[in-house]
Amino acid sequence: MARAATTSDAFNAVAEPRRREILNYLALQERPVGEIVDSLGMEQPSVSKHLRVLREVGLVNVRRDGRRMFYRTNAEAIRPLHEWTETFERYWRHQLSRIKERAERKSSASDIGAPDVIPRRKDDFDGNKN
Amino acid sequence: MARAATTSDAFNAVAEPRRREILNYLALQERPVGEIVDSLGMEQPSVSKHLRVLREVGLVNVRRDGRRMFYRTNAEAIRPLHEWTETFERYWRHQLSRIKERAERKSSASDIGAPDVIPRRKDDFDGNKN
DNA sequence: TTGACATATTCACATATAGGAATGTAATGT
DNA sequence: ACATTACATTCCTATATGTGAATATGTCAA
Repeated sequence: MARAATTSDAFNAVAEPRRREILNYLALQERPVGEIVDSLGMEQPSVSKHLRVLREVGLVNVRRDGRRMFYRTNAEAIRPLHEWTETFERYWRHQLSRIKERAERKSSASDIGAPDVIPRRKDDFDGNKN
Repeated sequence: MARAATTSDAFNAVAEPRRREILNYLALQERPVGEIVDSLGMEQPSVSKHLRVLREVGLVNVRRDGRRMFYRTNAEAIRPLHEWTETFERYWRHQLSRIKERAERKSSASDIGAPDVIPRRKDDFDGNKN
């Protein structure tokens, strides 16, 4: 199986940085595609494609005025993300104290960092992921 | 170009539903891989691979105890997501009133919904996305 | 060392991009 | 009808998956 479609939900849709930029830009005011293109400096087809994804998951609304399409962020659709992240808020508050505690315990050979730093064997560094 | 790597940042990493499940599960307590496998009902290699992604972006920490690896959610790494979504909070509060307002204006032929529903011409419904 | 247990990695594969280029479609003005 | 403006879609391609199956690695016990 491949990765889930970007249109499967808001989580997948906002994984793309440019789509987040667009959402930021369209949060304040609705804007026609052309302005998004000019302001964010992206190719027009690219913007249209990103907008389509955003629209399919309900992250933006559209309104037509003549030949222009005015897009606007539908903040409501971001709420599920906000709520999911919110459930972790209490944890990072607690963690601040725990981190300090650990720093003082002076790493009792138990903490493991990022995988690149994990010592698997002697010299198996090969610098690529695939 | 293809989609950004799942390991490129927290946004991409949490786009996968199972990884979110894992993060939820590991938020309360650290757990060995075997327990994640049993509790969440996923295959062991799958869990290991998801954990690797989560570790690469700092969403979980690991500690070894004998042959077991204890993983735990690093809530701090979820904070950027929380903060990004938070910037939209003020908008969805405002939108509640705007939605009501629109409902009363009785759709002056301007609102457009999901793409499947967009009336482009008379009868161009074809029911597929690709 | 051998065996068992706990995790991690590799391989193969179907699938879904995101971007660029080119083209299609819709609305307006004349 | 025709040209123009404003967007949307299609085609192509390199790349990055997530899963299952198989295998490797690492750790402890006897």
